[in-house]
Amino acid sequence: MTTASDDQRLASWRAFLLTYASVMRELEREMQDEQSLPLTWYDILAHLDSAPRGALRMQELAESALLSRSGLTRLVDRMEQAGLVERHPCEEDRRGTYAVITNHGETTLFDAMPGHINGIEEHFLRYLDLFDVQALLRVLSKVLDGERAANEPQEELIEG
Amino acid sequence: MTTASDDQRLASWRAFLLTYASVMRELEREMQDEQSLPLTWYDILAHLDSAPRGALRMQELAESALLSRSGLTRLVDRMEQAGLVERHPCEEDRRGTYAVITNHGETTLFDAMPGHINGIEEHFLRYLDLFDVQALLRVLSKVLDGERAANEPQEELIEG
DNA sequence: TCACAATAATTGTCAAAGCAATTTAATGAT
DNA sequence: ATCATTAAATTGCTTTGACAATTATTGTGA
Repeated sequence: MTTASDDQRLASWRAFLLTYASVMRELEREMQDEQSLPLTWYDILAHLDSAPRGALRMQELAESALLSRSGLTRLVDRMEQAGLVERHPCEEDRRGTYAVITNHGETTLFDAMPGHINGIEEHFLRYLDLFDVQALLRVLSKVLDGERAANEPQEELIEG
Repeated sequence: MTTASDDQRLASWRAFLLTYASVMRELEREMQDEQSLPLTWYDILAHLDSAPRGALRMQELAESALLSRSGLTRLVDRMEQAGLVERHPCEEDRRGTYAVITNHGETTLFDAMPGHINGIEEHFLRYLDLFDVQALLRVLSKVLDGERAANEPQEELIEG
């Protein structure tokens, strides 16, 4: 009956949820108030911008932005209308489409970046020193790696 | 130009978001598949169940479930239709309404609880040892306390 | 090579949640 | 006492995103 440490374990999950909700609420509120880029849009632009040639397949982009394919289709529709991204047919597989960041998209991203980073700093990082950050990275990486392994049931042995 | 450690700091935020999305997606999927109970419903039931008399004002419930008031109104509509909660007019303030958990709501909660806790174990806690858990608690508490202090600009001196 | 499965993306339809406006009740000011 | 302000909850409307079905293309087995 390790009830005390079990409680601690569940408490850490609860703290995780609370932290997420609390910080996200603030970030979203600020975004709303400052009429800046929706967080999802920022995320898409950031992903595209750091990809080679500023382009990613819809598939890949959906995965990295943690969105369903249909969700991404709609999101890219809106962002395309706003002139932030373009669709580009994929030469080597005519079913495929690239989402590509436009100049306007890059400008928008760079304009939004300081405020965005500032918000994260203000509501999250500001409370953490280097030691905390490293502890957090270490712990969360364990979870992420574990989950990734669990969700990719690949054999890995059949490789070149 | 402490670029390296700045990168680490932002990476820890990114890891935080990724972990949340990844774990929550799994928990929601499982809860839906195994209990056919959305996670938000579970959350509402859990909050009500641990409140005195199984009842909370809509206001309070919205805050603890981190939902907008209108969002909660609709959610409680649905849960009321499913027989999991009831609305109860508030005697001392006739504008107010209590959301109250029903017997069926309690049964549903207790049925879902083991699976839910198991899911948290399976997708999150399982990767962490006691040291990790304590580190996580320590770090997240800093953020939570900091944000709480920032959002409660109370004087605290005018008491008693 | 020709049917047939698998894949990339999109579309139809629906559910969930937010903001702004509304209703009803309580509180405060004059 | 009356009227304006504030508060609790709801409703109208809209946005967002998910799932399932669809379309177009690619790969595969007989």
